[in-house]
Amino acid sequence: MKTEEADLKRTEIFKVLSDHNRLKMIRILYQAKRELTCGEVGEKLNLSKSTVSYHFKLLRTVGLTNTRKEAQIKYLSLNMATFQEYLPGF
Amino acid sequence: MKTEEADLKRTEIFKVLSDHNRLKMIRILYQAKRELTCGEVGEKLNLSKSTVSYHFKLLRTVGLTNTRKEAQIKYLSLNMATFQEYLPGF
DNA sequence: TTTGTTGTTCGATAGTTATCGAACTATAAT
DNA sequence: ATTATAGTTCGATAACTATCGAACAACAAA
Repeated sequence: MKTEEADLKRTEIFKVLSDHNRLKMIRILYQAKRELTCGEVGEKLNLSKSTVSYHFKLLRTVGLTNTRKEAQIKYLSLNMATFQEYLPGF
Repeated sequence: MKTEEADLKRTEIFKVLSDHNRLKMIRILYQAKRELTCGEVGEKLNLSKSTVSYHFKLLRTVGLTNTRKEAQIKYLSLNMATFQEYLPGF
């Protein structure tokens, strides 16, 4: 990947991480050490479910999280590969 | 530093790096391997000097750059310590 | 089939950010 | 003293973002 292309991706990732609530989500997922549902995360953050959904969509879009769907429930986890590639040591 | 406190600082740094022109500035300073003036950087980015000044103020505020003033000229360089602390491997 | 649960999408809105040119400060040069 | 250079600050503005509730979709349970 060329530098400029990689920088665009980096910019996107930084933008996604530049929101305090999204960084909290990352932290919550990291500390949970297991998959969590959107609802579980939303509760801890005191945000409406639509807002939580909005944030998780952004996280998913840049590849920071994985989603696994089981019935109507979505289980979230961190995508460590992206962290290691763009944010080693984070 | 407590986790939450560090996260606030991280959020600030990510916000500052989440702008494409600011990331370019970082890249330009890194590749120059020497101090540059605001004017030199501004030329390469095709931005007005007020806009460049605005961006550099943000970079300086979060500690990503150093400034050295000589007469009316300001010389800019990266603050590697901040990069190593918050963005190791970047 | 109706009801409840989990999450998404939409429209509105308040707040934030990037950008510019104009006016300004500080310093150097003529 | 006037002029030129380097950068900052201010006011305006267009674009973007986070947030919410309402309406919706998918599935499970009763």
